[in-house]
Amino acid sequence: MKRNTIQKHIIMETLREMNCHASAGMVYEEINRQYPTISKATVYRVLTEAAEAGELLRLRFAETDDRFDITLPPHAHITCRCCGAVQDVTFKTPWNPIENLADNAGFTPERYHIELIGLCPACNSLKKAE
Amino acid sequence: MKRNTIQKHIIMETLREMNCHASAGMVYEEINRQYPTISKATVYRVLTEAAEAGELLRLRFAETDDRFDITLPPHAHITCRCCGAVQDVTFKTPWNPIENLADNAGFTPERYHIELIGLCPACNSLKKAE
DNA sequence: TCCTTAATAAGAATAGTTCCTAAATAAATT
DNA sequence: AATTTATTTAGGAACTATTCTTATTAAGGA
Repeated sequence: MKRNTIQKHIIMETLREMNCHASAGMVYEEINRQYPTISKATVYRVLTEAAEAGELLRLRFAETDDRFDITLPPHAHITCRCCGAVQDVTFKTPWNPIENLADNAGFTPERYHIELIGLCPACNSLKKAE
Repeated sequence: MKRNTIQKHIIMETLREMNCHASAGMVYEEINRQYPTISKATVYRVLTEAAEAGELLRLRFAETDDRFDITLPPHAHITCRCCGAVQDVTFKTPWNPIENLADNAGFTPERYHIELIGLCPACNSLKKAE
């Protein structure tokens, strides 16, 4: 049976407080400040299991580590190619690539991810300063 | 000055013969059979440099390792969540997420990647067999 | 052919993540 | 409340993909 442990509670609360798009490593570092006895393996395992149980979303980005997200409905993201920052983005007209497939190469599509890559405001101004 | 080495020639030819979407590790393994003296570091470095020089495309997928692709124009892909196979896909109506952005969260978009995730035909039939 | 310098082979190092095992602990049972 | 049991944990080892280091090799111009 599934158990409610203090560790899991702290991990989920920390992810919530960090307000999204955190990687397992980021969550671990944040937790480690306040609760140095919670192990890295526990953070990775709890986040992975919660994602498998559908309690949160595991986002696998191209330019950076896996991120965990408590906002469940699928949404598009933009990542900074420089610092790895992640933000949600929305479109003027919604578009579903699965419904628009002309050729699926024999694959069975299940989900999709639209990812934009660019520069975040901070990295953008750093680049201008160079 | 840039030099033309046998190693680079073999690496690029192997990638071409493998007919796309190979990871650096896959290219290394393929080369290692015929030319066991070519080192792993050389394969990784040559592919990375060729991508930086625009000679090929480095695709960074969510569900699998980085892949290198000699087909240059941007195109959408579908990856198998089970075995990591990659295929190109096309859409009935083309759609550019950058032009359709309603909110860019302060980011400067540069490029995008549309990725579908699902099952390849082989993994699909394996699943049915279970 | 000789010389300069970039590219190489081999393996060590790194980073992010997962695995392993004894010990701790939560829930169920008494 | 005490006992039982099965899951979860901490801590570190192990693993994997990739990059770095350094002595050696070889490309291409003179």
